[in-house]
Amino acid sequence: MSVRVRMAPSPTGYLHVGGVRTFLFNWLFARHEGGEFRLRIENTDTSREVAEAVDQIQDSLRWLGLDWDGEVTFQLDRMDDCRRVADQLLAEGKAYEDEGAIRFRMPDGGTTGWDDVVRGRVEVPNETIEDLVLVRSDGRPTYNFASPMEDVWDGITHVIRAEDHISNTPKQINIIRAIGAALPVYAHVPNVNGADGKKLSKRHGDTGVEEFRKAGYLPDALINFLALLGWAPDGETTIMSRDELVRRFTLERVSPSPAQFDYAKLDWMNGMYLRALPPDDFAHRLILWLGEQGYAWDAELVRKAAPLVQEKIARLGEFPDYARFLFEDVEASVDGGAEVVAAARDALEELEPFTAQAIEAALRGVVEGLGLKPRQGFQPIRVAVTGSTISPGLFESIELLGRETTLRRLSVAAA
RNA sequence: GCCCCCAUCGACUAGCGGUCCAGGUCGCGGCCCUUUCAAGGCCGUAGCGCGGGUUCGAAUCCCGCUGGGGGCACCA
Repeated sequence: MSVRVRMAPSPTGYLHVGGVRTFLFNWLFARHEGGEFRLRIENTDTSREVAEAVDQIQDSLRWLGLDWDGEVTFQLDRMDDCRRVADQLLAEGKAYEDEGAIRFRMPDGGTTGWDDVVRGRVEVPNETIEDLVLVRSDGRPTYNFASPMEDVWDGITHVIRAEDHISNTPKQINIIRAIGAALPVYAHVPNVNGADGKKLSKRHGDTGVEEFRKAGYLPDALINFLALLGWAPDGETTIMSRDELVRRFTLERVSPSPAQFDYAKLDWMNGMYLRALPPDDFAHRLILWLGEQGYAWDAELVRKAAPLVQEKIARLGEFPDYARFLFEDVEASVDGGAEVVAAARDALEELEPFTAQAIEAALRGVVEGLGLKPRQGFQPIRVAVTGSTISPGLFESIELLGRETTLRRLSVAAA
């Protein structure tokens, strides 16, 4: 039998990385099994719906490369079907009216249980489950009714969701049983926590997918990092391509315990991905990213500057601080060493050709001539030319900057 | 309060009774390289929450405790 899973975001806000990790596990499972992966928007709470959220969610998923099969479906479209089922349950005495709403009659004694793929057997005493509202007094079905109904109608074989749904599961199981349908397999994956050990949410700052895109993370790196939150193929492998992830993913190896989101490790991993990019590809992504972020910097110059920073940055968002001096005027800043700066200016004035190699030879001559150590000699020049104590390679930077601008900055600093 | 889930280095994890005086990765510290910052190389730091069992043998199985988390809406 073929596998079919779904991701079911509610359009109440933007997609955040905790949710993405859960969707990723669904996606990896579906692709690994050669099954289907559906996108269903759970919008039964019209009052909390945010207008652009549906588009935003799809944009984020596309950016991440989590492609879904078939058309996007909306829970609200099944309102009438839900009502029909509710009426039937009413007629059968399995539900009852309560102040205009329809409530489901939960079993009295015993327990409701299931074999969770990541947690093993889970049992809940039925007396602790209250009769839940299936249909609100205004006629709209509730999430805990519509969701399992849609799972049944769509032929969902595996419900893979985060652990905060564990307490909903026995309710949904009883509803599915009441209509005589087959139960899906359940897998409750662990939550993703913030640094405070609490479930990741808006309160933890920039956890929306769009924020990661803005910061300059690569989708593949984010996916690789997220896959390792609660899952590992073995104890050794950390960097894995999408294909490898798909090939090796199994639900059985998903851990039941929550994982903490660690930006330091993400940054390291993103740096690995950035450095592994072919230089042209790296430059291309940099140009696209700068465009998205509203920088009007010359693409050709960015292309030339890209190799100078490729192994220095962990996020594309670090590029502007490294390379701003190539595109904008810098604050005239002096870090002592007026003498070496002046000598550097003189040495570069007539230098031919004006290439990194020649520049390096010339400046090394200047520094040695003054009896300075490389570190002492080059730093004032760096500060004069780039406006910062941290920069890409000095000689390549000067070549890119060009003679005219370089001489002007050196003159200002030497004055 | 009630129900449920979880528990290996600071973090992510490997480990499914002996091959573990616990391995990998990030972080952190040191050294090397070096024009800054990175990158890279080498070395190091640090952990099985506690108490009972079971067993010849327990990080691994069972029970309790403690600690953490999630859920208890006409929200999803």
